[in-house]
Amino acid sequence: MESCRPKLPLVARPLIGALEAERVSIIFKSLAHPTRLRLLHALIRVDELSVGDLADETGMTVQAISNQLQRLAEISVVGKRRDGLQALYRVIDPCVPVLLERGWCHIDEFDKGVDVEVPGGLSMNVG
Amino acid sequence: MESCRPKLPLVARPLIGALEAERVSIIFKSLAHPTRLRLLHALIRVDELSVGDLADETGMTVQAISNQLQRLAEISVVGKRRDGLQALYRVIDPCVPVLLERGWCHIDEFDKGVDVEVPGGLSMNVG
DNA sequence: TGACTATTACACCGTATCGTGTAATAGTCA
DNA sequence: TGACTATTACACGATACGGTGTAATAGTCA
Repeated sequence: MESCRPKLPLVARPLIGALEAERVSIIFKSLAHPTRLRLLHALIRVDELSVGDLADETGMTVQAISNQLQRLAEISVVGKRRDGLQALYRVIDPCVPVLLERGWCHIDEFDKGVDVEVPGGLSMNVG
Repeated sequence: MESCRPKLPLVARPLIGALEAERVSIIFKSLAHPTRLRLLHALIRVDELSVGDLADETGMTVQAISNQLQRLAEISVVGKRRDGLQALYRVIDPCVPVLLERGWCHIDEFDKGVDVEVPGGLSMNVG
């Protein structure tokens, strides 16, 4: 269940090939949209939710939710289970919470302030 | 410069708002394309490269590279520096290497076959 | 069984993205 | 200065994505 630990540091790996990059990009695509981020966070927070629940939480239509969940299920980011009338979804990809947490902290850092544009050289964040 | 450490666990945070999600999604978008992944990995590996170098390494046209670098620079993922004829780029966002490493391990896991989940009958990968 | 609810399938359209090609710009060196 | 190289600006066309609406499906309960 846990896992999602780096195997080799990036610098030790040969340049990522086109095919590998294609595959890695898939997991990032799943996180590259606000709606999906919100769905995933909601699912991570409470572990399991129905399409209707998610629609309520996010204020979107069930079709939109269902569409996105379907995309996420296709790539095995979320899993589905039926309980009576409802279809319950949950996050099954252990990397996703880790990535979301890291990605989120990115804007936390940014909000903490600072962000200096260096005139002559690199633009950079100074913490 | 380092940082990129989670501040609060995801479950402890209130559901991410639309605006926050929009902002978080930006960093993931930068990683959600094979070309950009390859550029970023190349830059992380050797620290600093020109547009031409990157074109050589990836086998793409300089225009395509330049376009992508521009996108990455707009959101401060990469920084730019001139050295004579060349424009040298490097990754300046400390979260990006972390995220790439984590995302990459995702397919490593998958390749290893593993990934068993869930008593309740969720969909699962079995290698 | 039949009314009802929750979810999904599917087509549609507006929009964003990506790579390319052409032209322009910035910088180097003789 | 002028030939040359590296990079960028910009517009174009193809493609993929996202949300909506309508219709269909799966399941529940009286």
